[in-house]
Amino acid sequence: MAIQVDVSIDRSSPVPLYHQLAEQLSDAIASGRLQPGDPFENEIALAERLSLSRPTVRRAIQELVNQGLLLRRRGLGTTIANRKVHRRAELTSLFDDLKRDGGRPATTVLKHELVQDERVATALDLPADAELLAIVRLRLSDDRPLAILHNWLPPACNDIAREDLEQAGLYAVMRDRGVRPVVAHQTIGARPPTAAERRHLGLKPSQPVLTMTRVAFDAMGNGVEYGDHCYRAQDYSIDVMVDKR
Amino acid sequence: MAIQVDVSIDRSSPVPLYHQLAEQLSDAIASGRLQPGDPFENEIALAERLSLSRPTVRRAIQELVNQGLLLRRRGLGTTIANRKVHRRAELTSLFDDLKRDGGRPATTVLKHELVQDERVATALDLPADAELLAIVRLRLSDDRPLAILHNWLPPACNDIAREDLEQAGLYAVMRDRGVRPVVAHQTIGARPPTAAERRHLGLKPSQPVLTMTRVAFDAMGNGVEYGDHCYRAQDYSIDVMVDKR
DNA sequence: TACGACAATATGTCAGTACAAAGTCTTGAC
DNA sequence: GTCAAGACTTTGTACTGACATATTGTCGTA
Repeated sequence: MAIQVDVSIDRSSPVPLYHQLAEQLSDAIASGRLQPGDPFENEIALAERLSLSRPTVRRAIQELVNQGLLLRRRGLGTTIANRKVHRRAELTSLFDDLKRDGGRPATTVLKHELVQDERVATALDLPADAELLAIVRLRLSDDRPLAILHNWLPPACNDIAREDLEQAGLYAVMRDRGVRPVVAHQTIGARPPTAAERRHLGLKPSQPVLTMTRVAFDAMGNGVEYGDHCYRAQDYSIDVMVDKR
Repeated sequence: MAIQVDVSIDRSSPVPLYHQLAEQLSDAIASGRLQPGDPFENEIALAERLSLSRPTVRRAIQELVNQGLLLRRRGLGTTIANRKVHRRAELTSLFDDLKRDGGRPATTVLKHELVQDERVATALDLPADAELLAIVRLRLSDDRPLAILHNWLPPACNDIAREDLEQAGLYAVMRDRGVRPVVAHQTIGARPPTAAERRHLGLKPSQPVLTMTRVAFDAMGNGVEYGDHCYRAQDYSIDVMVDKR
């Protein structure tokens, strides 16, 4: 039997009806009120029950299908997807990750200056002589060094202060200024540490570093960050979710 | 002035109209007939010109927006997005990657047997006593060893032959059997090589391996592959594209 | 000249309807 | 009893129409 979810639609709210519906259904799944494999009330019935048109309900459901929360099969109905395939919106910073996992992240700014760098500017789609803010940070977790983070930021972020970066992750600082990265290309590799890296991270020559270079863009396609990071491989790994939807 | 793209719609075709339109527009962008920054014919005009309804055109455009090809702003119009933010559908195998880059990939199957493994079965959401096909392959590129690939496959793939795996990538073999992974969780790290890895990959103890473990699922949420790979870090890196859309 | 009001333009949201297609289940003929 | 045809359910595609809202540009007035 199909499960009826409690949904309340506020037609006077400025948030679109389909989005209200999608949010509440999404919550119902996240909270476990709807379990993977459960059959879902069909579009027509749901539309009827909530006094919404079918296209509106469809759009809400489609949003959840795109997120991997629901599975629709024609003639069969809609079911809750396996939790393992739920897509989570990625693009967090190391700082956020550590805090989420209960670590105590801290940052030391090693360098903070304006430079010109043709390679970086090209990657970010900026003029070659653009003034970039180059910063190098040492990231610690529970007082132990974990990573060295090189970053270059476009002119719009040139006035980010040293102190800001000691308090929060780069992405949080950028977000506060209205800069919102939405896509990033990352290249991940590994190599033996350089002498400087060995010193900062407390590594022996045989202990490798995990490296990641990243170019991030906002919704308009403007480059917003170039990063060149290296991590103590024995303490850190990178999770990514890849999908074809 | 808005650019008019040549589009031909075949109403007798079984492929949906919105998809025909999306494909042709996508081609126009990929081929460079539409350049980043170019203004795009507005929905109403496009619908009029092609004798399609506005919702149909909207749906096609939405598809491209989701892929990051187009950028819509209310009151302003639609423009072609910066090429850097175009999303490419990932989920390829190492074999495919090497071939695309012009390398000559080859495979030696080191192990090929049925096993039970609770850890893997759990990750794939299968019963703990499921019979899994465990394979270990040595992947070479231009006759040089590049990676050691451990994989476990669910019962549906138990009959994949040793010979199949010598000829093509695992994903290609699975695709031929109708198994289509659509999402994967990957964890990427690095460590010094084990003795066996040093031997197979021709590494010195100071030369690290890049490691990746992957759990892949099909559209229905069934686990289809568990992988535990390690690569010569000096010859290989992993590219991923991450986004928030 | 400066500034506000308004028009023009484009996308965003929502309703209602019709028919197509895929998958399941029942029914009926043999 | 078996199996195939057809009914039924549910999602997929497509159209029409209407109004809302964000942005830019223009016109007219103070």
